[in-house]
Amino acid sequence: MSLHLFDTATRSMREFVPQVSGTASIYVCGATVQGVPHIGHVRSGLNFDVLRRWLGRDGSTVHLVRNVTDIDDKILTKAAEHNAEWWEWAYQHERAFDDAYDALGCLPASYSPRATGHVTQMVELMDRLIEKGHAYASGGDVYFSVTSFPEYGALSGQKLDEVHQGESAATGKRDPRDFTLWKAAKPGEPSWPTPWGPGRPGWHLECSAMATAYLGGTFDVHGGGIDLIFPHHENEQAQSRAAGDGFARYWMHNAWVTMGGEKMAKSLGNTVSIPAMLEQVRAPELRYYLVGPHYRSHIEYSPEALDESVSAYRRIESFLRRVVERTGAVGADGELSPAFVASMDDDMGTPGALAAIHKRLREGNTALESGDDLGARAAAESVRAMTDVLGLDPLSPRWHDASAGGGAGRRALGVLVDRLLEERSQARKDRDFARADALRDHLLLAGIAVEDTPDGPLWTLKDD
RNA sequence: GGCGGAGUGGCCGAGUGGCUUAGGCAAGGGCCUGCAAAGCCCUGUACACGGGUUCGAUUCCCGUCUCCGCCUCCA
Repeated sequence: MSLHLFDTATRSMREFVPQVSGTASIYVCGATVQGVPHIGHVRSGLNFDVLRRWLGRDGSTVHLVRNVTDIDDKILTKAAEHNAEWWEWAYQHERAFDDAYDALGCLPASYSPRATGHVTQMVELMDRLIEKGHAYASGGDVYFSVTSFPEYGALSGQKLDEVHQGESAATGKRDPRDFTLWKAAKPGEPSWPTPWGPGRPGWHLECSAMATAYLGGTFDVHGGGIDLIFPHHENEQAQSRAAGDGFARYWMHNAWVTMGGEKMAKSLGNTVSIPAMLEQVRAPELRYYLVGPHYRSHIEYSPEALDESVSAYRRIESFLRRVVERTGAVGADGELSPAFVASMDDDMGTPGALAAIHKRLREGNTALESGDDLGARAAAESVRAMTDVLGLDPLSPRWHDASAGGGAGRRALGVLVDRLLEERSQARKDRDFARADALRDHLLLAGIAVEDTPDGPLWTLKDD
């Protein structure tokens, strides 16, 4: 089976056939950089990172554009509250998002365009819409005329009669359901010049302008959180299609991370920031937690569930470590289990993919147990290859070096620890177990865990 | 009011009209081990409720209850 994706627009599973063979173009709605990223924000980034890795596995070129909304009401409000310039506030949080994505192993986007850098494209789009009678200027604002576009509501399944487009400062609308493309400048607010007067972008216009600027009038996948379906994506699609662009061919939406049964939101105060999380668990462990459940399933955050992911990830990690210890370095180009491929092709079924990984891992452990080094290596290579698709390969330099504490320090520590382990081995040989255990306890006190394996003692730094 | 999602074994979390006991975590038993850890093997509890369709439904349909999301900013 080839890759099938659940397309929000048709509410059905559709075979993914890119517009241009060998190339996939993806536009993901990124952050409005008004605050610190929490695990909900990052889940979206991770889900599409996995999609991107999966699409790229066969050598396809993947263009992934993830925008940054760096101007909006909240940014202005919060910057003012904190006595910061709006651009300063936005950029500060843009960096926080970048750091969070990076920390969790998201490949960098092909490009991260900022809304403020694309006013020219927005003006062009508005021009086209006005020309075609789908938009009108009114007192410096520009609105999209919803009734001029019969398809409106198709993406989200909304009936036009039932829609309330309750934007506040919308005095010049001809129809209350029309939405704002461009906001006239208010005194003291940043603005950009347009034929209709100075102002700033409405929320939806930027994405249409930037998506088509980089990916073309028609591109493959448009993604984002489930909350964006309406009105944001509905409006994007309306303005782009009304202007004559094909726009997104597939729509994908990821579900929430909830906490205490409610969606994580700053206004509810139930957020967990990424930096805070990374003090609890290591980055790949958090990634395992967020990537494990299917992207369209809600995740109800709980520390217990996170702990389970930690254990599960460490099981993979320790398997690979044992194989390397026993047989030397292991490559990451092993085979993907058929079950793994089938799961991934079935709308990115990461749960099934993880099941396949664990199955292969068990085979590897059994091989290890029975002294079948070749079998163990093959399994390990396979496990590396599959976990890599999910961005979770424990032996990738990305995760591996991070916990090692640097080359020189690691080496120095190694020499010292090895010395103690030799002493312990001697003590064990002499059946002086009291001394052997004392040495092990001593190391543990220093945060170094020792395990005995058939190949000798193995030590690890414990992070917690 | 309109639209949409969800209720699975101790927990997380998949899935299917009649062997998948998915997988993980936790628990119990066994093997291994000086001990510990890890690993391997085995074991248990399940599909919100009430109807219906069917030879048979956790999986299809109807209804009920509960929870959640969107319709206002939102990943």
